[in-house]
Amino acid sequence: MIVLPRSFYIRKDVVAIARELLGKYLFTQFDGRLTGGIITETEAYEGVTDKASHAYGNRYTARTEVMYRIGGTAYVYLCYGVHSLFNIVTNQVNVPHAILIRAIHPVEGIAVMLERRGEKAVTKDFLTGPGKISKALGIHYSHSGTDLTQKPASLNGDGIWIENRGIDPDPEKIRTTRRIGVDYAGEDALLPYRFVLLWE
DNA sequence: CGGCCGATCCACT
DNA sequence: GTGGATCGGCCGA
Repeated sequence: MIVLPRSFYIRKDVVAIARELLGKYLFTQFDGRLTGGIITETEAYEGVTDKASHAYGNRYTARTEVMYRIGGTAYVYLCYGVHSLFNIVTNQVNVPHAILIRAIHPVEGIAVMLERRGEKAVTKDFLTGPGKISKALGIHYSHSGTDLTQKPASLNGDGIWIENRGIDPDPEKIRTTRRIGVDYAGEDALLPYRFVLLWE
């Protein structure tokens, strides 16, 4: 039950961190409602040199400014005008690395997550997809910039954080592939920066 | 200021 | 398998 500290996020190898996030627990608490699950799919975005990254070529705008902050900050943006996509900033200040969380296995606050999604029951693909995760966890693009190293001090405090609860995935259960939906990135679309933890 | 487009999802065929 | 939804961000004029 250890909240991941700053030291976890400020390391330089964003691809290694993306892989290590598999099996960690992502939690949110909003309006006194705790929700969360086990991270099962991630993608690394390697900053200024990565054509698939919003920060490619040092692009610095009102939206991407958050990517240049200290590791352990949330970067959330609106995709296709509908979906808030949740990312974790890594590395030091001014190195805009980020990791997209693409799937989790539901654990905590399942009734709340079902309500937010407008679903009646949990199916196999309930939280597979970055847009679905944000909707279920109550994450909105206005949460971009949230400090992920601070767990709320009380039961009615708001926050987003990640815990290590001792799961150490079997390497045999991890698949590595190219990233989804980034064909516009040319040869960088082929990089092996997506990690999937086979669950069940 | 106008126009294009997206790190997606879901309904429908 | 496919196409529409939907709107903020980004870029060029």
